[in-house]
Amino acid sequence: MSQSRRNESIPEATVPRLSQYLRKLQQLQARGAETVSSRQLADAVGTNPAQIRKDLSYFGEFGTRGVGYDVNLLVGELRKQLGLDRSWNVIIIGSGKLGTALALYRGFEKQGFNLVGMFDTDERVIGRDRGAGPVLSIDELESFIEANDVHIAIITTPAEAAQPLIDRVVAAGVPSVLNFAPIRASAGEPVILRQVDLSTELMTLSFYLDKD
Amino acid sequence: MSQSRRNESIPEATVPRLSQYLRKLQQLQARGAETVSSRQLADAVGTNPAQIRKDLSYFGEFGTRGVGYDVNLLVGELRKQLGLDRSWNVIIIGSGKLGTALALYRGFEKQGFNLVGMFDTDERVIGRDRGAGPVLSIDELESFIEANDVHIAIITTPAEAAQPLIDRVVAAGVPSVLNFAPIRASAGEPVILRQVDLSTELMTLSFYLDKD
DNA sequence: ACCTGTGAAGCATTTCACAGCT
DNA sequence: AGCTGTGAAATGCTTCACAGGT
Repeated sequence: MSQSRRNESIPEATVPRLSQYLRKLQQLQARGAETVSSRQLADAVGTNPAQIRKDLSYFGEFGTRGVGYDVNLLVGELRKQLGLDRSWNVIIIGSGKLGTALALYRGFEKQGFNLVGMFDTDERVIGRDRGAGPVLSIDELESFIEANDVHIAIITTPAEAAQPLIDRVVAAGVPSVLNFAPIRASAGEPVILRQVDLSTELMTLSFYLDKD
Repeated sequence: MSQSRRNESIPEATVPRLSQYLRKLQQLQARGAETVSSRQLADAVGTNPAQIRKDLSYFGEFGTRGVGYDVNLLVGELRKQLGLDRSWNVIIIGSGKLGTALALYRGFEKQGFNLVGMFDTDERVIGRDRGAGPVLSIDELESFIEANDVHIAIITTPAEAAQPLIDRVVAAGVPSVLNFAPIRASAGEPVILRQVDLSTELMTLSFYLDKD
């Protein structure tokens, strides 16, 4: 839906799995493991070995037959493929509890996501530190984006505010958006948009609960 | 992966879409719309009409040829199919910023998700109100679950704490878990498990950003 | 004229199964 | 003997296209 060029052929379903492989591999790396087989990794992330070999094969041949994969090498390769061998500038729009929770979760700074700014409309929080330096007024959104090469905007506002703000960040040139507001957001074609939706998750659980 | 019986045949991909149809339909309902065609609904949620008709057809025939769907009727039908014609008891484990954000988001109470308790290990927050009445000690987890018929446990703890707590709620009989901790959690077969993962979302964005 | 419901076609993803390397 | 890489088969999902009803 949102790829291009060289990776025309990588299944969309593969991409999120790569990040899970990476997480597990980094754990193995921290424990000093040097080698891992597709079976071991599959058991650890809950899939099957063929899935892993197929996913990796879209990018090249990284394993050694009879042995498995070199953990360090594969970590490096996955980081490169996932675009983690550089840094990305992230802003959070909405400095409520959720925005603050995400800002304080410093786990992703390690992977190269650089939280450069946080925005809100509420006069009372502007200027305060919610985990990303002083919260800025939404009035400064466009000028800040212009000046700071923002790659990712995370939306954590109430539902009503979300779509107009997405339109604004997109118009200002931000190429990707992660939306936590409970709406089905939309954005023009070249923009990469992902949505995280609590009520959809809960309803999906209740659908299956109801069937037992 | 986690269905049974009657619904053996409903694609997993259909279920989250039903919740999006429902949200749009409830908006239409609020605006007084009486009828909607698959094309209108498809445009509104960003899919195509055949998808909607196919999704609905798994549950029955709710439309009128030449006319479309009765909005009220379809809202009722979707709520029933999604298990929203009853209420579900939810607990949140972890009363940090994220847990509190979810507790304060009262949007889902309207849909029948009933937040009955919130748990933490930190002595300093136990007893305080974080949006769901007094925060309880994690020591009371099993007895609370026993006494309160808990259907859904939402995990918002740090990574290290998550898997053992999931094991505990599952052992105590909670049939479904929504995990926000950044781990690939696992749970035995009859349990319904869904995961929301910020770092996977960010990495998926950066994968596609990198290709432009 | 318009719109649903649905077989069948088309497309995407997963899994199998085995040749080939260490 | 063990494990990767990959065509091919199997499965799952989406879209087409049209018969049938209003």
